Amino acid sequence: MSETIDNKAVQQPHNHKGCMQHALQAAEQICSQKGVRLTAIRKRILELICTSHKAIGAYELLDLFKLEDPKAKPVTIYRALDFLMAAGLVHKIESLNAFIGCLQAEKQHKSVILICDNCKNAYEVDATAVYDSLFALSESMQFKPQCLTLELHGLCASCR
Amino acid sequence: MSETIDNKAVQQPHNHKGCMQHALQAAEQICSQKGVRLTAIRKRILELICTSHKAIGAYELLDLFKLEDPKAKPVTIYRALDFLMAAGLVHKIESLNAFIGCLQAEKQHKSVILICDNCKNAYEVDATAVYDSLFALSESMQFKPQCLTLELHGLCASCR
DNA sequence: GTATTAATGTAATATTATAACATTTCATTT
DNA sequence: AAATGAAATGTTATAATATTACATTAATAC
Ligand SMILES: [Zn+2]
Ligand SMILES: [Zn+2]
Ligand SMILES: [Zn+2]
Ligand SMILES: [Zn+2]
Repeated sequence: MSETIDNKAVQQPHNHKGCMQHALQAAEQICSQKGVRLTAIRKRILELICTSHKAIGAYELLDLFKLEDPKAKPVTIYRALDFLMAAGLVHKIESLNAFIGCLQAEKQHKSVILICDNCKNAYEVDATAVYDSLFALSESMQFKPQCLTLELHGLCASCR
Repeated sequence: MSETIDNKAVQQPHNHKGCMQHALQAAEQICSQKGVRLTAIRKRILELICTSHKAIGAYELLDLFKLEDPKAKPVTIYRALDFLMAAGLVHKIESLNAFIGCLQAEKQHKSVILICDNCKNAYEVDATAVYDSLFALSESMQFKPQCLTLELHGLCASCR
């Protein structure tokens, strides 16, 4: 398995092939560990998502996928997305109705998604401190936290 | 203007009329301050949203609004929602595609929305510490933050 | 009162997502 | 290897969410 990818490094211009390879290798390993099947369709959808760090919509994915399988339907994409999300390989950005590949699916991670509204890149970065603060708050409210949506829009270092 | 509403108190069983009144009074005041018009439609949509602390979808609102104006169309609702959100009177919960009334629109506030997946109530609670942590993180990434989506699903004190 | 701007009416359509059921593929057991 | 059962995919249809475009009406400014 390739090395862990560094949050900060990946946001600079970088050799993106490494990101793709890392994501796909992690996917194979995770699916095999979990005893679930990374089928050809699922793998291809993951590849398409990981082509860039820009969030991509389900119907954009469908258009791309159709180039290879012209009779593909929306449900094909959504099923693959559901699988990939359940496996932690892909995250949905709720505020965009779009999807990104996870660059650290092999690790437990507590992250925020930083979304640049200019260049449209979306990166997950570690936000352990934020989670700690949030869980302390939950505790004080006697709220039992289960699923967090944490998306910060703004301008990235390159675009600000 | 009525008193400020306390985050914690409102999550207990409470006299909800106070919430409604507070929201509507704040709305009048805020709109008048901003020099924008809280028209009958907009006010009514706000009332419908503030009927409970459960997030409500645009088409649910449309169904309710149609009881009074049977020829109302989706765009009527979305326009009112856009106005109310711009005025800070209503927030969209991205992870639900649904809307809640803001109980503290008159104040600057940095809040997280706690959403109970059982009873469906959604409350904004102050999360200044969370924001501080997040902004420190942004800073360290040279990311210029602009708009945060912060929604925590789980089980509220009553439902856990 | 007329001009200008803001709000609403009306129709159509775009975008995102799921349901229902048939068929095929894969893995397991025999 | 054939039979079985479960998972994945194919296929059709539709549900749910949201926006565009343009006409009309209402409010405000002059
Ligand atoms: Zn990359
Ligand atoms: Zn950028
Ligand atoms: Zn209340
Ligand atoms: Zn609850």
